[in-house]
Amino acid sequence: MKDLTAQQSKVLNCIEESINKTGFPPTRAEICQKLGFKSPNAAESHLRALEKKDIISIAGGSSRGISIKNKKSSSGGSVPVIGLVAAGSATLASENIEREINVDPSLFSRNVDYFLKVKGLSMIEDGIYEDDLVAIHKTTDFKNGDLAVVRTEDDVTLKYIFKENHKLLLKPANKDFDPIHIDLRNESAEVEGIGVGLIRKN
Amino acid sequence: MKDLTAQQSKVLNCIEESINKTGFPPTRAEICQKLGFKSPNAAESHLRALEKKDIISIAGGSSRGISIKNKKSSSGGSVPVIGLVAAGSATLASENIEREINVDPSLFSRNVDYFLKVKGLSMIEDGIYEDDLVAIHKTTDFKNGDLAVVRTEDDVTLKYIFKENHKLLLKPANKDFDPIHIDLRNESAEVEGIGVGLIRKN
DNA sequence: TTTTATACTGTATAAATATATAGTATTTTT
DNA sequence: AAAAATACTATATATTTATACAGTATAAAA
Repeated sequence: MKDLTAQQSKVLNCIEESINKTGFPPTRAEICQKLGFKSPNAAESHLRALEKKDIISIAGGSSRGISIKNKKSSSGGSVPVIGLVAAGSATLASENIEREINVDPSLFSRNVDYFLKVKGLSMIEDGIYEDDLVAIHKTTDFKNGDLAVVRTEDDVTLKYIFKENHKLLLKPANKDFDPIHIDLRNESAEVEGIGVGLIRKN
Repeated sequence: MKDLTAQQSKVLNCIEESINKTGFPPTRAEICQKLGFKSPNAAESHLRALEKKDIISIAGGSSRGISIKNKKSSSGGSVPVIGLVAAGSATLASENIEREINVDPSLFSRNVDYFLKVKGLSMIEDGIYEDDLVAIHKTTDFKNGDLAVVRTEDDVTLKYIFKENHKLLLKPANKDFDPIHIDLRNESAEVEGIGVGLIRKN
């Protein structure tokens, strides 16, 4: 993006201030008054410059027709989205991060460390669909029945977890899928985190 | 707060939509055009009524000088959560706001104006559960099959919407629930927004 | 060096817009 | 039963506002 000149920044500021304070954008005359210009064309040409730089858009033939483009809401924490994770790789390794989304990590009951993008339909009967983002709180603790991210020897999977002595049961929510039984004496499996919420984009 | 009349709600909606879509409030003429009035005074008097009820404020002697009152300043993506809405009350009226959550409004495909807290099980077969927060983009536009927030004469409901001429079909995603058929010649119904995403807290 | 962008003043005007006034009719409140 | 609020149409107009045109001057880019 091209840089703005000092004056253009002032004008942009003036627009933002107006929207913030009054709820609507300023007129050319108001910009002039605020910035001490004596000709409406001073404001006009700055607006056209800002438009050319794609900072604002100007609706032709309508009063106060200024809107600020691609204003990013600078909110709190950004949380990574993790897609498919290959066995043996660290879940939160940078190459697994699809992107970051701007969500308050305390939005859910427990702090969210990352979102796991769901693959497959194994949890569909409990309203977890493909491409849903499941909010994961990193922990190795869990209660029976928790929705857990489990790293097995050859996979990372999201299932309901039940543990009894040396037996681990990973239970899907889809009758077409079989539960996974793991005998911890023969195989290893680690809980990476538990699901504390979900975000779906339509 | 006094309740708004159906027409006043429509006008308020129209203002919100304009700000949402264009970035600035509508003129009297634009309100008339959108709502089918033939006299600018129709819009004017509704605006004055809304002003009297302290819903909006009108800046005298300036174009598009409408601003919606007690609206949280767009500080870093805080989005209101709306619970049950009584018929006849404005959805985004402050008494309907359960709380605000800190989410980037642009997290979803379209801008999110509020989250609707789901009551009941009518959409459960499509993975929308009770107490889920459905992200709503305020608009009156929709396509057949959209998940829509619809204000009927005595209810506000979240269903799949289908329109054919004067017939409106509101279709749940639960075989225990019956679809709602509305004949727009006899009954009124307005689309308040469409669902663009979902947040679930476990 | 010529063009282009920046940064304005000053004047003018068509079009957009708010807003008042005069009506009519219905519903709601007092 | 009267007053007030709602819900408009219709017309008019002063004012606001965008926007074009004519200049002047300086700095940056081609």
